[in-house]
Amino acid sequence: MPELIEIEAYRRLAEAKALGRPIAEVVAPDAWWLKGGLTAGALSDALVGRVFTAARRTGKRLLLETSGAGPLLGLRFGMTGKLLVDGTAGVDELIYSSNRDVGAWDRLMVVFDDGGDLRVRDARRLGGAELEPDEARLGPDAAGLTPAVLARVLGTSRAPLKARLMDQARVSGLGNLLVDEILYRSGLDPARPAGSLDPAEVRRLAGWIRRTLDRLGDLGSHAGEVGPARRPGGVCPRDGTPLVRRTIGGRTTWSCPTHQR
DNA sequence: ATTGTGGCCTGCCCGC
DNA sequence: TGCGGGCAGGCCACAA
Repeated sequence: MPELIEIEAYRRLAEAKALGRPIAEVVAPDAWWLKGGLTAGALSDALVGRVFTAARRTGKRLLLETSGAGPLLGLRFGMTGKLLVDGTAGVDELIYSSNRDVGAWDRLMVVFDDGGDLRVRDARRLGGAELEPDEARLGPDAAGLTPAVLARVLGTSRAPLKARLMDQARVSGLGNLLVDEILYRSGLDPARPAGSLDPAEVRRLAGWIRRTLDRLGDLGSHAGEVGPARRPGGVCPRDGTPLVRRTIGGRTTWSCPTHQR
């Protein structure tokens, strides 16, 4: 599923291939996919004749700026959404998502004057598009999170550490698989109260967030150490302990009871 | 405010 | 071979 890492790949794709191309037409056949009262007609009126001028990202949201004082276009990809420009996908494979080439799953298509297009293909319709998204609703991006900022994110919260890290209003970009991987590497129990970490543990966690994002940046969220072991009968690749499966923060959570404390 | 829960979307996989 | 049920997780509405 797309997390920060995949959305960053989408951002780079959009930046490399979708900027500066005059928009001729917008096709948005699924009204449900348009958020915040947006309609296909309004979206078309807002974009046609303009060009995308910049591709930014906060957490899992992709932001496309438009020319001529045009609106900001915000795209969310849910867990099965893919970005394609001129038919080229931003990532090769998406775990939990079909990689079939089904045009009916295209929820948004921005057609350029030159005949190419930018489109979002989202089988499960969990993503969406909106104009002028509220940028203050998302916490600081997980990429570049310093120990000091992480300490503020965790605060004195008694919520499970994992739930706090997945709370997009506190820190944005981390999803279920990525958090399991980060906590596995950090040797921290996902069920620990978020505020119970001592300063050394906060520094350690911040370091593993950075290193995990760097390391998986070219491989994808699913390419972690613990990823392949997230299944019944899976054992810890590090010490061989059977992994424990729990629901934490409303999400299926796999962790090692031996080295995650 | 904080924390937890349930529902939504629908393709896919497993077992019968 | 077809079918039904469970599962996946990001996000939101809602409750205590």
